[in-house]
Amino acid sequence: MRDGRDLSVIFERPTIRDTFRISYLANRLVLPAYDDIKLAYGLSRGEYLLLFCLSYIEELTAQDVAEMTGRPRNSISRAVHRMLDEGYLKRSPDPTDGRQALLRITAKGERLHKRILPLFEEQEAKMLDNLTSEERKLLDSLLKKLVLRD
Amino acid sequence: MRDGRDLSVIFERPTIRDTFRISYLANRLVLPAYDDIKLAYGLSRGEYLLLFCLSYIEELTAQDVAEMTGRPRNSISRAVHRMLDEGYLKRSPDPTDGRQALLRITAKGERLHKRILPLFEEQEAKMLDNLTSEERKLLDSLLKKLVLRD
DNA sequence: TCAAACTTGTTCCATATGGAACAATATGTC
DNA sequence: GACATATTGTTCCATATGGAACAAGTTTGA
Repeated sequence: MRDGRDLSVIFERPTIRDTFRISYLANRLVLPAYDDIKLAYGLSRGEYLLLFCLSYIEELTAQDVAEMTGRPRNSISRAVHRMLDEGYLKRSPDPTDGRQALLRITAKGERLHKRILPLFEEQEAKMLDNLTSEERKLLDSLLKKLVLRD
Repeated sequence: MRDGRDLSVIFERPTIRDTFRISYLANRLVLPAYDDIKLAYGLSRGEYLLLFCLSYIEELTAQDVAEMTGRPRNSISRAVHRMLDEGYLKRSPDPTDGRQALLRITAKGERLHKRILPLFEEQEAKMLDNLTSEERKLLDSLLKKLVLRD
């Protein structure tokens, strides 16, 4: 920053403050964590998101993951192939619908996820570290309302 | 979504919920707005961010904008050139530091920004529309704490 | 005062990205 | 049952993206 000027006034803009702040948080805090895991484990964002989703929900289609994460289907498709090749996921045809396939995480995938998760946990802790536990609960419930809105 | 399964349970994951939710909001709500303005006005994300920052703070360097928005310097540099060519910005050398240049928005840039802003305002209103005004104030103050944390 | 270290803005480049079109399958409608 | 419509996963491709190296200028500190 030049001189002593305080650039953070941008966060006080009268309109679309929240949009800007959310975007900033994603750019400044969340996305760099993906860079770290790419460096350390070679996983792209989509690839990590697959692990993330399938480590919590046993069985999903590629389309499910696309919806859950807000990413385009072709990015997920690419990621699925990569993860299948690496043995982090397995895939079986859906007997009830020939178009789609059911994805599951493998034991190897679980292990990878267990190694990566702490990195994000640390990152999130850092992000939240100037909120009280009361404020964290509030933030959590407000964000939940936002993501569930549709 | 397949059958009647509720994919939104992913938002209830025990850890890094907030990281995931913020990321989701950016992917699902904020970034698509950039697609709209690219379609309608031909501006990329970086280009719009320049308008956004300079419509609120009169004079900034490219580096300032990079810091304010969390985007890399080369993206901003590209955007500056484009916006100069189009006449949305003007640039003057900083007399006190030969490395940097001072950016300002032109009247043409202002007009463009005035046309684009409502699009984001509408988007933000939609995002927040299931929060009470009390909740919006809370969210606003919590996000502010997060973005100011460093 | 001068070299080392740093900062700004830029270019280059390899890779990520996501829209569009597509084939295969499923659903809906008549 | 058959034709139109929709959905899933995929490939293709043009563009966006951001790291790294760089030149020009500035600061530091011995």
